[in-house]
Amino acid sequence: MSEIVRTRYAPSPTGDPHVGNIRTALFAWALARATGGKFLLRIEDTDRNRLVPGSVDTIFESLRWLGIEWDEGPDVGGPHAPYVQSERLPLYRQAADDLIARGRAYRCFCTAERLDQMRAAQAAAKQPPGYDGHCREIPHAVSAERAASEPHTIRFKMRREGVTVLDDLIRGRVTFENALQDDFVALKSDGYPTYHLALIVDDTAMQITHAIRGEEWISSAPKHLQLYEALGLEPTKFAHLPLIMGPDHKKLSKRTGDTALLDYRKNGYLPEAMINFLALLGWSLDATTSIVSVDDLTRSFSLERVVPNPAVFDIDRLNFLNGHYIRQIAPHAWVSTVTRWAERTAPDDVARPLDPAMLAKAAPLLQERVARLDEIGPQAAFLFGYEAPEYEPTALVEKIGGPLNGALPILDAALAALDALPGEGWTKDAIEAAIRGMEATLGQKLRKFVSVLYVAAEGKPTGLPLFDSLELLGRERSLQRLRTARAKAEHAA
RNA sequence: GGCGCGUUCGUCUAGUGGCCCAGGACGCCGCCCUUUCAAGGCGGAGAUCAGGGGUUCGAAUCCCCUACGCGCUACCA
Repeated sequence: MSEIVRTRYAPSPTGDPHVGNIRTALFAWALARATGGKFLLRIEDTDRNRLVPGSVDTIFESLRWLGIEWDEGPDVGGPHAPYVQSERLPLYRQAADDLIARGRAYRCFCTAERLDQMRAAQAAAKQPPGYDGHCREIPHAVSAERAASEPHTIRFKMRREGVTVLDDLIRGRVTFENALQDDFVALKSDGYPTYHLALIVDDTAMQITHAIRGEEWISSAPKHLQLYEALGLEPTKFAHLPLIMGPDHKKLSKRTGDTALLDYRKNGYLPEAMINFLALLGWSLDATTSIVSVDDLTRSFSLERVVPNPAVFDIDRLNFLNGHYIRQIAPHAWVSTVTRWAERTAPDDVARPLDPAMLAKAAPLLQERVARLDEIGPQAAFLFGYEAPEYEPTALVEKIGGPLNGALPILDAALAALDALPGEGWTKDAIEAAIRGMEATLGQKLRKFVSVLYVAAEGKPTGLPLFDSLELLGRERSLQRLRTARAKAEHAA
């Protein structure tokens, strides 16, 4: 019989989920979806010192943004509820007691101070760090008695002979020397379990089949394997995903840029792009596909196609994908996206509310020009003021070169040509014809002199197409901006 | 330091003994299109497959060694 795949994402509520964690969630979710299995969400809040209020909501929000939905979890419940570890304490206690009863764990009364001294001594003597087994041989009766009055942890007795073998789904067989292991804390003195114990208890209770996690966990795999064995439980399969690294080839961190997933939403990235990007950080559909939809991922994902080597987070690639998906957005939906983002990201001196008709007309022009949604406001801003955004007079000749007064004949010709257009004839085509007519009067190709008009109209030599822009601006504002440019050129020259 | 993982164009990757003097994508460069910028189309440069030994008729693909990178080494996850 083939088992039903059950995977989980088990974050700690210690802050905003980072892209690395979310990539892990994405893969776990994709595996469940691709195999017709279940994906669950479990909150691992066993470290009371590091709890950050609001984290759980941010975790929900992050997953939802990408469309990663869970079949069981803290909010939706499920057959193995609760899905929050702090609400499952009796289970861990029971497992810890069971371990003691089986002779595989013992109470440890060592204080933090003694542990620090021990480590310092080991470091000084160039010994490998690790618990020295100080409390391992305390007679059970003594231990039980002291437990009533002394704070203590429960340590797991690692087997010290032989090897522990992990058959990793991504890396193959990994062997660990047991002699190098030490007895780790399974239940802390505050009664909360450590990650190690909680993992085994919950993955077993929740019938998880595949533990998918980052490579930073591979070193503690022997602890988990031995814990399963000591408790007489069948271990899950393990898949250790490669790490995601920053441009500096170090594990991605705040230092190297944005890492919180939701920062990408704030910065104008699309969830489709994020998923596509993250999916390809370690996994591939085939030899040539680089555009991967959510459907492709949830239909075709497999751990066999996950590589073991770490991947550098390449923002250029993300930007490319984001631009690609932006261009896929249907016209109507794009208009509302443009409206939302223009309101949010246009410069503060641009009056609100923005003109909806203007936005609707500018939308298609923007669609093929932005890679991120937060570029919409700045790019469209020039459409909403009476005058063009502030610019230095020299910008007028930035592209054509030469002295500032070289802009004068161009502006004069434009003024003459456009002023001749009647208000009702102020259309893109008529504007284009008028400006192209300047080629004859100036004896210059259009491309040689348009940049001056771009600056006059938009405040910079590049931007939305000139003829469309002038039409949108209307006759009055267009002519005014040309006059302003002329004045600037004249006075500064 | 110890242990573990990893190592194919700058980056993400394809590749599981001959189809590879290594394919795709991003980025970069050039051309085309063109009112700027983009988008799009076409083309180009770019990897002696980390290095060295083997195994084999034949290796990016198998084995060993070395180097380098990263991760872990808590009553954190």
